[in-house]
Amino acid sequence: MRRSSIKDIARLANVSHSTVSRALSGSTLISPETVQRIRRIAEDSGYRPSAAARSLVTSRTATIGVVVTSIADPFAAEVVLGIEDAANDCNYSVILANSCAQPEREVRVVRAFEERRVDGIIVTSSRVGAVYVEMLSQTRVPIVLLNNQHPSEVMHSVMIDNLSASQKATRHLIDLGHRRIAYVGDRFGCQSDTERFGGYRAALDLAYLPFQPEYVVHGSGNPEGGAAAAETLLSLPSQPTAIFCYNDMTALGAMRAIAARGLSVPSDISVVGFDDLFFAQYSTPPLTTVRQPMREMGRLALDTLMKLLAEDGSQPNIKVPGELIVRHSTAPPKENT
Amino acid sequence: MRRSSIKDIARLANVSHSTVSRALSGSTLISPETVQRIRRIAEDSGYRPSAAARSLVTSRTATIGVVVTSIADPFAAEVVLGIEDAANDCNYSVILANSCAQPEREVRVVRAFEERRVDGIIVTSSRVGAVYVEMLSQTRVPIVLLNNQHPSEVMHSVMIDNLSASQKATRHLIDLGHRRIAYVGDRFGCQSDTERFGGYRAALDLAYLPFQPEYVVHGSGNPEGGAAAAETLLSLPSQPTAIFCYNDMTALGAMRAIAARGLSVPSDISVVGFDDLFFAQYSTPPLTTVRQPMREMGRLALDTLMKLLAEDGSQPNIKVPGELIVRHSTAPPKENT
DNA sequence: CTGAAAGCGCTTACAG
DNA sequence: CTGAAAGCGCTTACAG
Repeated sequence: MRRSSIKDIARLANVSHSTVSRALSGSTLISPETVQRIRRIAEDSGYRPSAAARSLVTSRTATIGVVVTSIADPFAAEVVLGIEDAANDCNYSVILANSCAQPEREVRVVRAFEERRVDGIIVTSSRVGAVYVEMLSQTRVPIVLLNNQHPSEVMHSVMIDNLSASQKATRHLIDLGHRRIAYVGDRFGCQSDTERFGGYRAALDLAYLPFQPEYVVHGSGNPEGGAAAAETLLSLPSQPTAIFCYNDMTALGAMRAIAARGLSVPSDISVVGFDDLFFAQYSTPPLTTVRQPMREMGRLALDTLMKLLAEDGSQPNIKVPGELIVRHSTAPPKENT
Repeated sequence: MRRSSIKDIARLANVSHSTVSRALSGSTLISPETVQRIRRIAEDSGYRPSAAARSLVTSRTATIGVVVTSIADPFAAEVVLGIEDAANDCNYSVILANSCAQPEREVRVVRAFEERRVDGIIVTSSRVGAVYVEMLSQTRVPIVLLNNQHPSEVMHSVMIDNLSASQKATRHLIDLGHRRIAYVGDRFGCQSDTERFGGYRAALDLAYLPFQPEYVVHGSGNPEGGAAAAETLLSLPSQPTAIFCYNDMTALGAMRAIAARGLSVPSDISVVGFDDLFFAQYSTPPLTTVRQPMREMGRLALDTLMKLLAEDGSQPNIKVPGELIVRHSTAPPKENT
């Protein structure tokens, strides 16, 4: 059974298909009664305009492409929820693609986006670099990068304010009385790691605390990396009394490693994360962390895209503040340390 | 700058656009040399066929619509990853929509899917009922339900085998020596809850253990509900020594409530979850649970859809077995209880 | 206010 | 093997 087209409605209403088109799109040219009548008929026959046919002539698809490394990453999922939510408000649809950090797959994604003529693209926390962004930009559609690791001057972006958020988190530990504070970063070379490290250092400097290179270890953004990094720190002759982690996943691994050593968080060692993923409040102990407003950032990315599509001169780079959430993984250091 | 069309390529290659179309689609009618030449030109000029134009004539879009309640739900995210992964293999794109369990939004989603002429639809763990499924079925495209709460006879589905998985989980507790085993369900009226409860009862019956209604409490699928339910159970004159929970979220809340009472898991009370979400291995203690192969189920749902599209008579209802993952939240009951 | 016509970018019988 | 023609379902100047 074929879906009914504008012509079927035209026949039913005894008008031309042009009139139907106008009536349905709310043109003021058509007499109100005719509009009413046509709308009724269209409604009754369950008519749905073909997006494909429309976009063929308007050359807009009301579709945006969203690339994430993996939607199973809770950060990405929250962001995508925000994006889709906002897109829904503007009657846009989102085509979701996982790059899985595989170059071949990324190429296919771009191709698919091009063939589907998406009106814009949002890339979330891509770890792949300038090459990919370059490739995306060849689609000639507006692109918004969200927490991208390789910001490009030409691209628009929404990013968490890593520096000030990390500084706040480190400052929290300093205020509690910690002096030996470690930083467990992500893999080398990713910008947000550099920035978060920068905030950590800035807080240390402002408190006139010495920077000790042995207190800076690199993880890999996941619990395993965090655990390994924490073990390195715990083997130090002079253990840190607090660890600021690149993200919650890292912190989770660090807490596990600490517990495995028979030490306790926060009485022996304080731990701070970054992101405020869902499980942060359910870890043992509940994790003190920096909250990224993930959904709002997703919304913001979509709004930026919409402004770009409306040729509205929009701010090219938006920085979003993080919020320190103090839970129970941080406490003053022990007296005798 | 307009994207180049098939006509542009035709001009460049000195052939008709029909020939370009055939060459690009791999028609055997065209001479190999011509195909080569045209492909080269198309490649060089970065030509991308318009999916919209193509689907207008073929009346297929190579697009599937996926509805989830919320992509921020880790279960849905894993499933969607599996779906998109499999879709990518067949050159299909997925349009993602969050229903947010809001009826108005669901209506809009169906509408969007209809206008975009998706070739098929996958609905994941919808809590909304028969009405919605009915509405979806009016799109006249194949639909696959994944862990849907209101299975419809006419629909195809992939579901976890709730009954046998729950029976296995309960049996595990019985084998450990537990006799007073509670079940914390989801809200009333959802099918998977009924089935999981069924598995629990079946295991009890098989072991000749008495069924005690006061040991069955309802949560709401999230930690808050699990915590409240656990508190109810802990206030019972004769506390259960083990709790089987509808899902991991519920178990998380239950464990928190148990800890809040100063009791310990598993030495005082054993807890079992369902799903094996990421955090299950990172809870304290790591959670014994039933693993649902979420990604594989997503893949399976897409494969089922593809078979349906190929008019291949496919099995209408697929049941996937769950796997019991024993971690550290279960142990034999205390001697003296 | 309404209609006839052209055209968006493809695919695919129909001829040759 | 290749081309001219029709048509998919819309929108939108152009006439009236």
